[in-house]
Amino acid sequence: MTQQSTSPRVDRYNPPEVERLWQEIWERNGTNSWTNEALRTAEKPFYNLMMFPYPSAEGLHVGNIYAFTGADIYGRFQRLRGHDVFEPIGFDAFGIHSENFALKSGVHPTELIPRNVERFTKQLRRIGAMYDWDHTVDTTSPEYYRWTQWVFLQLFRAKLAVKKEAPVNWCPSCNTVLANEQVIGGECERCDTPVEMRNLSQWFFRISDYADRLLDNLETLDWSDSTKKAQANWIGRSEGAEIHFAVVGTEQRISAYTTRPDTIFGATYMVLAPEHPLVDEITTPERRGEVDEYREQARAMDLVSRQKTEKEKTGVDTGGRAVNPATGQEVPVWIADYVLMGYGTGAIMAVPGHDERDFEFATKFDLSIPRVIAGEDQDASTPLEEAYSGPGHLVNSGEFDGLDWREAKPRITDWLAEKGAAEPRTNYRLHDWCISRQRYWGPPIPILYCDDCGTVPVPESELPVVLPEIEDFRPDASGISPLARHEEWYVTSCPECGGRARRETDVSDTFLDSAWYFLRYPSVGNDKTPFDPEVTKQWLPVDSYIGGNEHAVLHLLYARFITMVLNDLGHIDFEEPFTRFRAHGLIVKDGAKMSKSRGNVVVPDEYIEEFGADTFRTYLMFIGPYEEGGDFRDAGITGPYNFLTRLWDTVLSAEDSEADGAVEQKLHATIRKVTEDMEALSYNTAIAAMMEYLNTVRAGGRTPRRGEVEPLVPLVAPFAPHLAEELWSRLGGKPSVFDEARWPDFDPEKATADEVELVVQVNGKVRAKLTMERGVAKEEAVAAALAEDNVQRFVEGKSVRKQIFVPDRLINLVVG
RNA sequence: GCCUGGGUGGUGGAAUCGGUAGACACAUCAGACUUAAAAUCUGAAGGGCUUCGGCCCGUGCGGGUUCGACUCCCGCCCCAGGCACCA
Repeated sequence: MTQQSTSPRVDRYNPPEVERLWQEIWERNGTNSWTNEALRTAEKPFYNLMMFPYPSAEGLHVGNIYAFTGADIYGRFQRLRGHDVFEPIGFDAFGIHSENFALKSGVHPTELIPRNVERFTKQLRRIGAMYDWDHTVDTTSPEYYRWTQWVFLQLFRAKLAVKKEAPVNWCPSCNTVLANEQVIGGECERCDTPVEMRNLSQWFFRISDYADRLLDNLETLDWSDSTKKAQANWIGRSEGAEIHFAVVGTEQRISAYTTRPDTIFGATYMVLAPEHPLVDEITTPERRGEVDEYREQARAMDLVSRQKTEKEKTGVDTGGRAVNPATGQEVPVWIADYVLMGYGTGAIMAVPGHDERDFEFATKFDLSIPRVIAGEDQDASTPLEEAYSGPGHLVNSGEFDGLDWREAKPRITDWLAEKGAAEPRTNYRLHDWCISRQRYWGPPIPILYCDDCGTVPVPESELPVVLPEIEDFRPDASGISPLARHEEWYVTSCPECGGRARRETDVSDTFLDSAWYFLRYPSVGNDKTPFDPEVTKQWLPVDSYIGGNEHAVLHLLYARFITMVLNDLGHIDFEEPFTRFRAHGLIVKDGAKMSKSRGNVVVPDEYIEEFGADTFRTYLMFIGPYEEGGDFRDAGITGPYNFLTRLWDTVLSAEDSEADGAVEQKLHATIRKVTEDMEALSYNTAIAAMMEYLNTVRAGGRTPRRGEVEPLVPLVAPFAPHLAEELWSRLGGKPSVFDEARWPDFDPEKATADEVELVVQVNGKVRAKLTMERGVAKEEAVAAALAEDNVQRFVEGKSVRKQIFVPDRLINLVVG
């Protein structure tokens, strides 16, 4: 069991030895592992989750360790407070990241990933996190992605997974689809070939159907404000109207979405996206050549450079004309690439007087720019030097003149609606989630195409659709998806008619793997179902989730979406997966983000080797506020190292007696401070408070007493778990400290000192400090203040006009 | 351009329901121990002035509110991250 060390002489703190010993004991005793049975019956479950890592070939970097340590500390804190804490970890190993690395290094991902996972596991054990290694997940294992495919099928059945055409970045040299991040300055990052836009038929999840719920639920979540705001912006709900313009000479009409129906009288032209389906029909013969040429140019441009704001506006007149339903006037219809097919209706009513982009366009092409809104000190004829988008009242707007713009929005929408020319509409910036990847390293999408039956889902009983191990996984000139080159894999029979069928050869997005992994952890090992209903009910939703803010939008939004869908389909009984989320900060080096190209990457292993995991953990948390991150400096690590060493010496050399009165007061104040700070993730100040207390205990070389130092063991345990175990054991405790010790309580009476230092100010400047009894009355305090020589100097010969008294804090005498 | 954070000693950072600015730590300096050094322990320290009692200045810049502002309000500058022609 534990080692017995009752030797009177205190041995030196030896982190590697202590840490090795306790990691062995934890492992042997299953200190941090749950059996499936125990998971079912836990009394005070607390699900402590951290974002699982992508197991890179470089191993854990300081950023990972920082994130995991902060989360682990919180879990250990909750455990000491009496919760049954489940803290799992896993590996997010599919995706373009792994695949690109494999392509570069020439090692197959099926070989690379297990190797990386092994290295990560070793490092994660070394830092002393209390992971339940019996409940771990690897997204690339068939036992896991079988259920990822199952999730896809649930969405497919609910008609929330649909196949449709969408534009993608296409490199004509690599013959592959590129993510937006892989397009650098309009060129392929790998071969520098100019990237084109292509339309491909792909699978989408209809997340936009959930936009309102995803937005409205945010209010109920205990999440960092910045994260909630980022999600709200991403969803981008906007209220407005869809207004219909009749096309002259046809039965067609063009619908445009606008948030400014109040400016309809100023809509002097329309603009369609180059891809808009009506372009062909409305283009007049004499404009045809120019229009076609422009559309060709727009198509050749990649998605990224197409959406550059600073680019000068371009466009051509189609020759077509439409009727402004408010004014009855004919307006020209143009096409321009500043209008995007992907938002609204792909067509806009241009109001150059009150929209910056339209103003720029109208100026360049000499279109008329009337004013229809007048702000303060403006009227109907005030010239427009630039687009005016501020508040005001309507002008040049017929019967609506003089109306406030806010009131005008619904009024004009109603008025147009009566004429059948408009309806109110809400729009979202959020797009449907494209989950198809024309790549190799991901779970195959479990769909078959049968010549007779059409699109057929793979029966759940036949899952997983195993990703075949192929050597030529590199996307090359032969086709779209690497799997599409393997007939022996994709040719199969239809489960419905038995006829010949072809498998879907695209794989799914990595974000799908991570959109449900937290549901799997407690049910790992169950091969009947993705998540056991009973266990899931016991542990979910997640009590605390900690991760990087770079996932504030995509991962967290997708996870919420999938959870909502599974809730709607009756698989789970909650619709929000993470009750509390906190984003941790970023560790930088020399003021810059760590990166290989900068050469400022800190390799944690050496520090852990030299100082131990406990010191490294404590140091990382001491750098700065956990939610803000900080600057890694080698020199700073000796602070926490000295602290832990002193703590070791102090605890082990304490004399066996109760706490001294004055020290006891400080002890209770420290417990209070540390407890509050832990809950708020203010780890840096919690550590500082413990350091300060230790300094008090040792002040002037006094001999510490057992009652003074014993409570420090559980307090420091979340940061330095190995050291705490060893001290706890040497003080006679049974292992583990995390099960046998309790987080100490503080007595509010004892936590406050009997004497207070009262600051005396004269006209707001500090002139003296008085030590007085707590709760001293104003009169007595003022009298004492006036008796001070240095106060007298500034009061003498003047009259005291006002006495400000803040009990137990300060006196301010206003003289003049 | 928009949205988040943030700007405090030589350095990382404390203190924001307005009430002693600089806790804690690093680096620095001095002392103790040592033949010496390292380690350890003790102490000093925002800047300037000082008759050694203290005084003045000081939280990115400029205004304001207040008895009192790092904290609140208005207007700027700078840094980091995210979004970006979303009509």
